[in-house]
This record gives sequence, structure tokens and C-alpha cells, in this order.
Amino acid sequence: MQAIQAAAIELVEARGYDAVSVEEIAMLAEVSPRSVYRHFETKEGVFLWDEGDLPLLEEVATRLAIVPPLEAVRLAVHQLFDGRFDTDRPGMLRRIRLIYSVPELEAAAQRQIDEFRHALAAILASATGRNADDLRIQVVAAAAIGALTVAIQAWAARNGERPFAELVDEGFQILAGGLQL
Amino acid sequence: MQAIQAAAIELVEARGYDAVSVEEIAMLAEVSPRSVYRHFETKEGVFLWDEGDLPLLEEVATRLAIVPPLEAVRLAVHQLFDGRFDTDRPGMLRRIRLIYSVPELEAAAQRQIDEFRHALAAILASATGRNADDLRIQVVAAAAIGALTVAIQAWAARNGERPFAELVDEGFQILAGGLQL
DNA sequence: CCGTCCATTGACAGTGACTGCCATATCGGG
DNA sequence: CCCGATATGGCAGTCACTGTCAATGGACGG
Repeated sequence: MQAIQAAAIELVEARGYDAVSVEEIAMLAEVSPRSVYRHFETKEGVFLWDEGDLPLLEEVATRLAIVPPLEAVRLAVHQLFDGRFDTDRPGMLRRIRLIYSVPELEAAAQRQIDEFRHALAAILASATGRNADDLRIQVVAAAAIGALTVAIQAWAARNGERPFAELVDEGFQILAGGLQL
Repeated sequence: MQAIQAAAIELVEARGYDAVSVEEIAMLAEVSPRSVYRHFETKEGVFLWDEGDLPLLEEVATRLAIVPPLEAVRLAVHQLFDGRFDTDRPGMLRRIRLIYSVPELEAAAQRQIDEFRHALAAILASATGRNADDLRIQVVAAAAIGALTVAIQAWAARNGERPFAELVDEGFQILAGGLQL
């Protein structure tokens, strides 16, 4: 999977997303086109794939017993992502930039994020004893996710020079402050 | 365009999104498949199309001179959408439910919303004299958009029984309050 | 009433994403 | 050595989407 993703990024950076077919990606990665679809659901999935996305929800859930919701999300993010953004800075930068420069990929990413938002709302609801469709729960989840994606994009826009952790903290601080300008 | 959209909704409600081809939609609407693509960019676009989406940004911009950002967005939304949600309740309900029950459509909607978020951030930036990539600007825009989409989905989830205007106000109140639970 | 122009549409062919199906290879355990 | 499980390749088919060209039909000046 890594080989396929690497080949795909290579080609798309050189020639653009639409101008690269799955067949070409498969050729460069030395697999059959059919095999690409065995490992990834879609062409977009090849670029979005990331090994460490799943455990975040669990981290949030554990912390919810102790700290308020926004705080739980913030801490979980620090725990799981600060390291990755520091150690693999060039790779992450490359991939994030690619995703947000290709509309198709940005949309697919947004879809993934949206699934995560729903899951987060469910966790917040069960932790606070509220209903999952409670407006307050939904708004909190949406705002938290929003701050996170903004932090990611801001990190990439600044070439990864400002620490990701700092951007996350600043974003959540703005949320907690009631969003005055 | 209305005829095509009506035909499309009809078919998809009966048989599901994937089971309906553009060719069938075209047939029911009594046009050629090619003509569908003359009016809509994609199959998804057929369902997302809505005549009154564009003026919102202008409304926000004018109000920004007078009231704070969150307030400007809230008021502009009231001005432009309260009416539509009241007068065409069954139609809006049908379309919103359809969109959010089909992953492909939800993703496409999200993409549209994201474009709007970027535009909103740009407006907020120019109105406050800040840079468009200012983290605070981005977070405010993301949170506002989040509250709006939550309001829309909450409205549909409650069968349109709670007034849309009320849900919007409640959402923005939660944002302004710092998002405690 | 007729020819001309313009815009909208239909028909057709082609590309590429994605899927189902079947044959083949590879490999650890009996 | 064999056997079952799992991964892979090849192939054919569907469907979204695009470029191109020809036909249609209505508006308008003559």
C-alpha cells in the first residue's frame, strides 16, 4: 500500500491528478490495476490513506471521563498527532498540500472528516448522557472538527514551521473564547 | 433543469442512488443524456442544484460593516433562508433527506459548503483588516459554517417542525458561549 | 413566405473509474 | 509432498463524463 501511495503521489505531483490514471499508478508500483482496487476503495483513497487515523476516537473517549469535551479532543490530538507532524514533516507536508490542491481529494478528505464528526458526536453524547442528535452536541463536535482541520491546513500553509501543537491549542482557545474577532 | 431534478429525485427515492443511471434520469425527463450534462456538471450536481445559494455572501458582507462576524452570518442566513424553509417545507425536507442519506451526495454537498467556507473567510478577513490565512479568521468561519450545517441537518431530522430560524439562533448562541457542555 | 442565423439538443464514439468473475501463484502447516 | 488459504493478474462489462458534429426549431430581416 505504501508503494502504491508513493507511486501515486510521485505521478500526480508531476502531471496533475486528472492526467494520471490508476493504470499508470499501478504500473509504476509494479502491480496490476486490479490490485490497486483490492487495497484502496477508490483512486482518491490511495492518497488519503493513513495508518494512524483510527485510534483517535478511543483516546477522546477515555479522556472524556476526566476533562470537558473540547479539552478531551485537544489532548487526544496532541497525543496521537504531534509526533507524526514533527518526525515526518516533509512527507506530511507533501501529502497535505497535494490533497488540498486537488478538489477531488479535498472533497474526499472532507467526507472522511465528516464521518469522524458523526462518530465524535456519538461519543460526546454517550459521555454526557445527552441524546446524539442534541443540537449542542452536534455544534460542539462540528466546531472542534472545524478547528482541527483549520489547524492542519494552517500548518501546511506555513510550511510546517509553526508547531502543529501550537496551532491546535490556539484554535481551541479561540473556540473557548466565544469566537469574537 | 427543474424537470431533470424532479425526475432524478423521483427515481432515486424509489430505487436508490447507485441503481439509477443518468440515462434513466434523462429518459424520464424526456431529454438526452448529453443534455443532462449540459445543465449540470455532474450527476451529483443534479440533486444539489438550488437557485438561491449565491447571494448569501453579499448579504454577509454588507452586514459586516455594522455588526460582529458571527452576528453578520446569522442575520444574513435569516434574511435569505427562513422563508424558503417555511414555504417549501416538503420539498426542502425531501431534498435534504435525500442528500444526507446518500454518501456521494453528502460528500458533494460538503465540498460545496467548503468552498463557501473559504469565501466566507476571505470576506471576514477583508472586513476586519486581517490576513485571509489568519488562524482566528479561519476558525470563526469554520465554526459558523459548522453551526449552519448542523442546523440544517437538525431541522430535517426533526421533520421541519422546529423552525429553522430557531435552530440557527441556538447554534450560534452555543458558539458564542464558548462551547461548554 | 422564405432564407438566414442562433441556440439548444441529440447521436455517437471514446476515456477512464470501478466491479465481478475466474484462473493462477505463493506459502505455511499437515 | 500436498493442500488449503490468501494474494494477485487478466478480462469483460457497466457507467460517469467529454468532445465533436449534425439536426432541429424558433426569431428575425427581407
